[in-house]
Amino acid sequence: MSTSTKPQPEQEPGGTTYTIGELAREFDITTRTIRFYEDQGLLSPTRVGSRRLYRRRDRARLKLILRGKRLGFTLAEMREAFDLYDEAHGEAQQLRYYLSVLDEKRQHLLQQRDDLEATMRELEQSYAHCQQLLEQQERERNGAQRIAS
Amino acid sequence: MSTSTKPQPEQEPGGTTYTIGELAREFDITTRTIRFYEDQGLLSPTRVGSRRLYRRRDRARLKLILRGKRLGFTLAEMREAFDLYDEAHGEAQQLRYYLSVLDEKRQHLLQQRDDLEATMRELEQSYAHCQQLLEQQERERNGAQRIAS
DNA sequence: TTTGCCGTTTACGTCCACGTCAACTATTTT
DNA sequence: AAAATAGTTGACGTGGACGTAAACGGCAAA
Repeated sequence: MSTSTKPQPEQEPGGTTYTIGELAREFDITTRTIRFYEDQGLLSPTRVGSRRLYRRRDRARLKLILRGKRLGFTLAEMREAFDLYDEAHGEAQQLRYYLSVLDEKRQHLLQQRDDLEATMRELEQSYAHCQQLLEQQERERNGAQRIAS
Repeated sequence: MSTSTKPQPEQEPGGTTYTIGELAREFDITTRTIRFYEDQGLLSPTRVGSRRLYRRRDRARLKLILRGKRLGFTLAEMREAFDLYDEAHGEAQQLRYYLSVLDEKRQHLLQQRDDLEATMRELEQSYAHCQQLLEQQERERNGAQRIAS
């Protein structure tokens, strides 16, 4: 039967593309995770037959998603942000709203930066204190050794 | 019956203390949340009868917990960190392990700082671009007005 | 005394972010 | 032809971080 489906021949009409497995390996996540992100409306790869095909844009979004996760954003939050970004290329109303949302995010990030710096300071303190204790112990051991000899 | 339970009279034997409700209000969380943290081994307030009594130390820990949460640490992680901190006042073995853990955390925070700065930069870019679009629209509106008049 | 108000434990429910099969298809390798 | 490899869609399970009653105790003001 002369099936008209020609899955392979098209040699990437424009730019680099990726399979789901490639992306999974590159970012050290499972394919399940990537499909889940699509389910939640965060990714929308094109299809070649039934297979998903990811372009540079999709890969960039995935990067953003993972970074967002490391910063504690929820998938829903990021979905909103992406949707806004995509639809904010016109009416002033939309643009103004988008600006306000960006400002919120900025506040969030500023708070987080403070948290991060405070935590970093305390961590360094603990570190230094811990080292002091160790050095003191070493000195005590040395002292004991000198006495014993 | 002369019950020997004297819940109130002891006027705070040392330093400030807090009830669970006070802390909940102060940090804008529910009492359920605070009890949950205790369940997970993150807090261990003393008791007056059956009531929980929180001291400055407990309050400080709660602050740490909430900050940790904002930075994406899990409760289990923080529990471990606290346990380590509490028990790392002796053997060199423990101290060395503690140092290594602190180093891990530091790596985490550094990664997060990079993520944060990158996100902040992109956010500012979006912000600026968005403002440009708005200003351009204003100019267009003004132009149209001048023509119409 | 009764009515709030704050506190307690126990237990089940929920939302999020996936993990884990299962059953199937399509291609490539042996 | 058989096996290995990569992909697909369900559907159910899970762990973390609480929410949400339910049922009770203790105390202070009305």
